[in-house]
Amino acid sequence: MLKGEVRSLTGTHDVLWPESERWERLISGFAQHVRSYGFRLLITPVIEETRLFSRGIGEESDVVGKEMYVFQDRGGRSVTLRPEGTAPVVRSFIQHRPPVPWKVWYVTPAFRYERPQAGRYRQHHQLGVEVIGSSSPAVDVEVIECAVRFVEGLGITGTRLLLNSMGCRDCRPDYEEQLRNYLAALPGSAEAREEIGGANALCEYHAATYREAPLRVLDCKRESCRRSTGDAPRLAAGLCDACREHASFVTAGLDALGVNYERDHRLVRGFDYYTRTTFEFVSPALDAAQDAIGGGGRYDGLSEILGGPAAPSIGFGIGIERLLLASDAGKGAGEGGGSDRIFVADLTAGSAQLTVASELRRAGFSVDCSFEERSLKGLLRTADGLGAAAALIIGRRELDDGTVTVKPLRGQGEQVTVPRGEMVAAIGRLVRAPVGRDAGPADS
RNA sequence: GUGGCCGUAGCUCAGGUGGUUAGAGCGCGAGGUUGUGGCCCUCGAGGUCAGGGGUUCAAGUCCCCCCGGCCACCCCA
Repeated sequence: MLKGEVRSLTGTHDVLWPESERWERLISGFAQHVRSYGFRLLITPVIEETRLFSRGIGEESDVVGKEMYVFQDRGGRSVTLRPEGTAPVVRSFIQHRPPVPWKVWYVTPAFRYERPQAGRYRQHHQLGVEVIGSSSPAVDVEVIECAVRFVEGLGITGTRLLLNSMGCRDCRPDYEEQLRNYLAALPGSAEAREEIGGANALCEYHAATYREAPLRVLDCKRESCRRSTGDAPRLAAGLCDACREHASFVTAGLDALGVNYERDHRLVRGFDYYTRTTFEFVSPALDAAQDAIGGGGRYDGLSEILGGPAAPSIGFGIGIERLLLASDAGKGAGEGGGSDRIFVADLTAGSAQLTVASELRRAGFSVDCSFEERSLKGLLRTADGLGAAAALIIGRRELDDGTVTVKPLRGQGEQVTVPRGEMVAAIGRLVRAPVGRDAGPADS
């Protein structure tokens, strides 16, 4: 590295080809997939007022408490780079009041100030969908199925769907109180832990925080907390009738669609806004520490928390980096080269190549020019390295005769020199028929 | 934020206990063909050994700091 060389910040990365080609395929595949579920693309700013997240995600959450990229802009406002995708969508909904149910999808970077490691970055990227303005459990089923089918389609094996219900504003406080009391009464927790210690103690962190966030204890991976909550009252048992009905509609719906899931009574997601249905995808392909490739859930109260109208909603987000880490999707990227790629070898590095390239591009080919004056040998080497299907040679002779020489680089075929006017046809005979402008993916 | 491991050409890496001009493979460029790729051969460019400070006659090699990467904790995507 050169002295004083500028480089990307810790935990942020450039994605170069061929890796970027995997991203391209993943994102366009997602766009196509969610389109079949009726979602429309929503683009929102990556930067928002800090209170959008502090209020929405919850002041006590780890994300808000210690992981947000918060700073003051020149006008003295506190602004934050989005740590997740949902809150901005709800903000947008409140601001524009589109008709409900509002079904949107997004692809966005997300920022969290953490110590990076594989599958965990300060800037990562998420694909997601949200359905704003419906409390129907049928929406839950549709959203979950949408996520499941997408992940399945990538051929990732062994991925599990974990499912739980977090209750609602009516029943969850009661349950939390129950759990808090249970934890307080444990021989090893809080007050008593010094005298007794060991056996049933909560881990140090949760012993200190369980009063504020009792649910998080369920999610703790430490043996001590695991043991201590083994017989604790379960969320499912504390649900009110409405939540219970909602949950059973969801599971019945998933059953009917043949979607496999596992109930996980410990699944408690990191944002405070979740209600009722929550779910997460975990993959064994990612090593234990960061095994979640995506997740989501219902957030029926978020709109109101943010000062908007009642708008019960649900959505999910999937981490692109983790998805790519867990899958072989697109692994072969970059191997094939371009079957419609043409390299224009202009021995004079002149402007003739530009007019030729322009014509070929209009005919649908993918074209590279040779900008430096080099030997034909060197140019052909470059053409070969790019995986070009053919090279178009323009030297002194061609320039004088008004011709071009077409040299196939792959497969059979003879090199021919033809008048400029027959260039496209000549290439068309040697190389795969070009995809014309109007023959691309339909946009209907 | 805490702890552990690591950092040599664009990439992957060699460089026992400190000792002269720091190496290889791949990639890149030129040549072997007067205008013809892939395979092969030859030659070449490219490194203040991440950066800074210290110990020493002498540091890629030892010590400290710093930056970055990986791993664990925490938490999540």
